[in-house]
Amino acid sequence: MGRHSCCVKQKLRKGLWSPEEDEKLFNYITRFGVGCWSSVPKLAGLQRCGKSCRLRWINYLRPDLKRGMFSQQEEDLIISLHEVLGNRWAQIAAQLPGRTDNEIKNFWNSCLKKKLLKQGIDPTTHKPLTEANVKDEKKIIETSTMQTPLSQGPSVSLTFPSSQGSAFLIDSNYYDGGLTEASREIFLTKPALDPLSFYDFPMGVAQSGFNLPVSQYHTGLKASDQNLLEPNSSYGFSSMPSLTNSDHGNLSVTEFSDNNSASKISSLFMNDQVKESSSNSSNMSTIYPGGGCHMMENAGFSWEGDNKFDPLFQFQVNGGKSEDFKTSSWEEGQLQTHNSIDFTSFPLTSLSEDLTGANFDVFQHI
DNA sequence: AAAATCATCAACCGCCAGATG
DNA sequence: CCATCTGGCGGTTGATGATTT
Repeated sequence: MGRHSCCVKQKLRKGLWSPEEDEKLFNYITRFGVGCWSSVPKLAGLQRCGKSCRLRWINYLRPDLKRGMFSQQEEDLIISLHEVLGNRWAQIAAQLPGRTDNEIKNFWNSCLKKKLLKQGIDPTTHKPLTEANVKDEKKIIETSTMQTPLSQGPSVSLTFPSSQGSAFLIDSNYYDGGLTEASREIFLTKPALDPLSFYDFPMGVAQSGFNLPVSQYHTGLKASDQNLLEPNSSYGFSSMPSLTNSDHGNLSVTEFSDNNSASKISSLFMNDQVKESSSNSSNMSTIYPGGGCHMMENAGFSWEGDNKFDPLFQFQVNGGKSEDFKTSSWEEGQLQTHNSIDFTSFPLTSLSEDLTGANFDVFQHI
């Protein structure tokens, strides 16, 4: 099988996404939600295939993504889950709030695998390496550049406190590679993609609305930089509490900047409910160093300031550089929602209040 | 300082399964 | 049923920046 037909028919762009493309896709999805990916490029004015758009959204643009280094808990969880699930990255990602399968897969291949090998644990079987294996793996370990060997602990054992399995209790015993049979069963019988199963809807929202924690996230940063982006950091991720469909008119602020083609994007969703209920989040209209932006009615971009602190800002909108939206999809009458977003169609993975809650800190420092 | 090597990760590729006509 | 389309997934690649030689 060759490339998807959608990619063959037209000459479509490949490679890294430009900030402009990100802007288009982000604006489109935040306005109309995810429907048919194959039609997204056309409607959003992109020269990409639907698959590419989907991937970009899921792995990068999605507002609920958490960025930055994996915490020790996450790391332990991944190892434990991998023992049970193997390379089912999507299922593993479903247990880690704000993390994508791609991200976890990369983390595993570039880091965790080596750590386990260094511990003498076969990353495939999660059992101690046999003599023969040790011989084979020794070379890998020797060539590994991991500076700090994984300590004997802590690692995790998992328990499932509720029938929904909506949370994990993580004990910090050393990693023995073991899960209970019951735990195993739950993982193995859990649907591969259950994006909402770990999401706790507030009362009354589950039916008609949708909570959308929103992250401010950055890329193009190396691990050392990403300390700045840890949830509790002053520059860390931010999340927004409830956003209901009925309030989507009061959306949104987004920022895109480019760092050698690796875009940085911050996004912010807001509604009256948020303004009233979250004092921590009530003064969030400006969140970027060097470039002020303000809340807009009916979504879209708004920029102020000269971005002098970030020369990489390239999504200058000039009071709304979204001409594409005006001339393409909006007017075609193919779309029903203009002021509302179908957040229910956001391919959110699991979201945990525990982890995202800390993200509110950012707003206190702005 | 330059070249070589390594690590990271965004994005693509190919396959599969389910939906649809 | 069969063919086609589409979304989703895991494996892999290639670009880039960092580090080492």
